[in-house]
Amino acid sequence: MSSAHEVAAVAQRIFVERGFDATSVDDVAAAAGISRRTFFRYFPTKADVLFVDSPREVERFRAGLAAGRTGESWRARVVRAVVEALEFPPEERSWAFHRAQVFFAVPAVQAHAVRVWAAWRQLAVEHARTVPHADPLFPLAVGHAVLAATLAAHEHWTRHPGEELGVLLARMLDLLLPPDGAAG
Amino acid sequence: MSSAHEVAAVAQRIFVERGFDATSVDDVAAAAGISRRTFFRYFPTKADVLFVDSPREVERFRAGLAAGRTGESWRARVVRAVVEALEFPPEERSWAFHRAQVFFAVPAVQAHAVRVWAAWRQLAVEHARTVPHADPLFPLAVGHAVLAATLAAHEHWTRHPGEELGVLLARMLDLLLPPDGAAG
DNA sequence: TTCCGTTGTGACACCCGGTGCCATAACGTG
DNA sequence: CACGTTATGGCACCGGGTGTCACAACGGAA
Repeated sequence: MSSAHEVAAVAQRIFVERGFDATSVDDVAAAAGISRRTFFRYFPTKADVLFVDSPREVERFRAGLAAGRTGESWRARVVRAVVEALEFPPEERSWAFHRAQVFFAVPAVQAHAVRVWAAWRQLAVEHARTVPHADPLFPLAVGHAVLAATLAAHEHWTRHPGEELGVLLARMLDLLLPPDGAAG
Repeated sequence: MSSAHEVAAVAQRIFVERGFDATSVDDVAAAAGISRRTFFRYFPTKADVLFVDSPREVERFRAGLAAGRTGESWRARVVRAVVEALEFPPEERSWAFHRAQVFFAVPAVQAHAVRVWAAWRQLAVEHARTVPHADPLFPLAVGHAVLAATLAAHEHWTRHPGEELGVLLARMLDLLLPPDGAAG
């Protein structure tokens, strides 16, 4: 009764009930039946509880970028990779949604998300380097566009839970990814 | 000898010398000749020292957006407002550059910047709402594009100090701001 | 001058997130 | 059973941040 995921599940429930800031690590540890010290062995910081699945998502994003389809434009590939990486099975959707809610309700968590998602940016930058473009700033712009679109889509999602996250991600990326620029 | 700007100047010097994390608030307070408690009356958090001028920059951004020129496209207006807001007189350039360096060297500071720049995003979103566009996600996308471009330009700037921040901002915004979409 | 209210400052205690260190319990292996 | 490894817990500590109180500095009014 003490895998990282189980502790995270307990923690997230309390966060939603009582609020992130109003919940101390001791509270979570007590509720999960572990000691405070053990909590910090599972998660480097309190906010990291909300990002248990982050490594898996990053890996899916990386795999999605690598899995090219013939005739697929770089934009289409990035969009597909992001959407696939953030697709959740139905039973995880409410978890993902609660996580997004806490994101935008608690500035500290939102700030932490940026750190966690730096890996996304890096992968996107490396991918964009393979695309010929007139402006040398292009790869960095793609990296930040991926991050911004992910954040923006989640932000909109928290305010319109009925809409599909995947659709929102695709539309945001379509708005934010730089245009092609063989000559710029 | 204890205005907020004077304390900030002392703090920034120590941060650059010794590093942000390796410098405690007590160190800064002692160096500035004030007590720890007084420091926290000047600045809500340690990281806020780096953002003394933030309110002024936000105000300049707001004013820049409001000051429309006849025949100016919304994109041109946003670009001009951002560039003007982040233009520094020569004697402040090195301060701005050091601040940018600390940004990207210290995750905690980078995280804090996101919080501070939420005001920018909000202003940009409101401005974008006045622009007709087929996709209702457009205003939010503009807001995040402004933020992403600012971050990206600063990131590139820290690695290429010789280039002009204003030029980098304009180019990044050109890459990241969504295209027009009267029909989308 | 004295009295008084306001404001800025400092000192102290406290909470909480995070870490290093050490003791010990749990476990598989010989 | 004895052993080494690993997971866990307890403890002390650091640093950021806050609430509370005491006191000094200052200016105005009598």
